[in-house]
Amino acid sequence: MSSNSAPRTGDDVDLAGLRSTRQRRAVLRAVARIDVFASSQTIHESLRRSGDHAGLSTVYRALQELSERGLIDTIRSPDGETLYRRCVDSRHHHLVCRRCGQVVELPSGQVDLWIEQWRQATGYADIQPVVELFGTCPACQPTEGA
Amino acid sequence: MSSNSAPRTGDDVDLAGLRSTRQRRAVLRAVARIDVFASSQTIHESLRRSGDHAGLSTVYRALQELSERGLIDTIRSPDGETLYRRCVDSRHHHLVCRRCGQVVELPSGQVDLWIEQWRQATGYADIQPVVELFGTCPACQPTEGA
DNA sequence: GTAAGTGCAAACGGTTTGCAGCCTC
DNA sequence: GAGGCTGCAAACCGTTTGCACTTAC
Repeated sequence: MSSNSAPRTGDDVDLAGLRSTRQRRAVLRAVARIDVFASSQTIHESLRRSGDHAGLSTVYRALQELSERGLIDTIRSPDGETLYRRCVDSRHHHLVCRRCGQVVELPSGQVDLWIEQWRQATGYADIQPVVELFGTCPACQPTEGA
Repeated sequence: MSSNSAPRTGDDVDLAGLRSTRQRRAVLRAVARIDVFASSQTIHESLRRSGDHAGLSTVYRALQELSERGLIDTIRSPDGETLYRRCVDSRHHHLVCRRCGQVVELPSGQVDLWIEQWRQATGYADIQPVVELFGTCPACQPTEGA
């Protein structure tokens, strides 16, 4: 990893065991370009617009594989869609604007600490940090006057 | 407890404007009976088993309406299903066993405090507490020896 | 050369909806 | 009696899968 890994611009990334195909590279590039959380379909569409067409199922598969390998981030929107975004930092949580998808990263230390407390208090194992907050970012808020 | 409201055993509850139909009463009763988070389909099945049959879409509609009115609680499971449970206390969060659905209520004060901090720090409005933790409860954990 | 990856189309599973008949208020 | 409510079946929508073909290694 420390030898030939270029920065993650989306093209010459180490795919963690996956074959480097045109489609996967394109997906990674698209995700790198969009910097809000986007659905598989949105990403698929973005690919088509940039001329890098890939089949919808391929996009679904690629996004899943890439997120499994930690190359991209995943969350679930309140209405059940899976959203993806370029991975900024491994373990962290998000505050996502429900309208534009804009993201604020929450300091992970605090969340983890907090989950750890509950793990100890309750005996629950393998607690998944489903701590994703959806709100309306300042830019998307209706003006007070209206 | 105050005037004429009986305990929420599921039968003579004020439906907050909704007509009191056999089906809605049955749904409420089922939810009162099950005390873990259950899916609409599970609740529909539970109704059938108790002899209170109601159409699946009616159950979906009833659960939605009841949760909108705050009579029952809702969360989303990690795989996108909507889960319902009798409402214990208005604003609170949960730690749910991914296997048996068993729930630990998280002290809401702490979560709210925490969300409030982020609201102030980020300017995001209307932050929804999607703080639902899914883990494996002690009873469902594989024994260490195995 | 061969196993992994792709793309289409069809299946899937949870949920929603249109509509004719029913029942609560 | 009128409008809300119900139930069926069909539509929906995001996602997954089977399978023949292609491609990276």
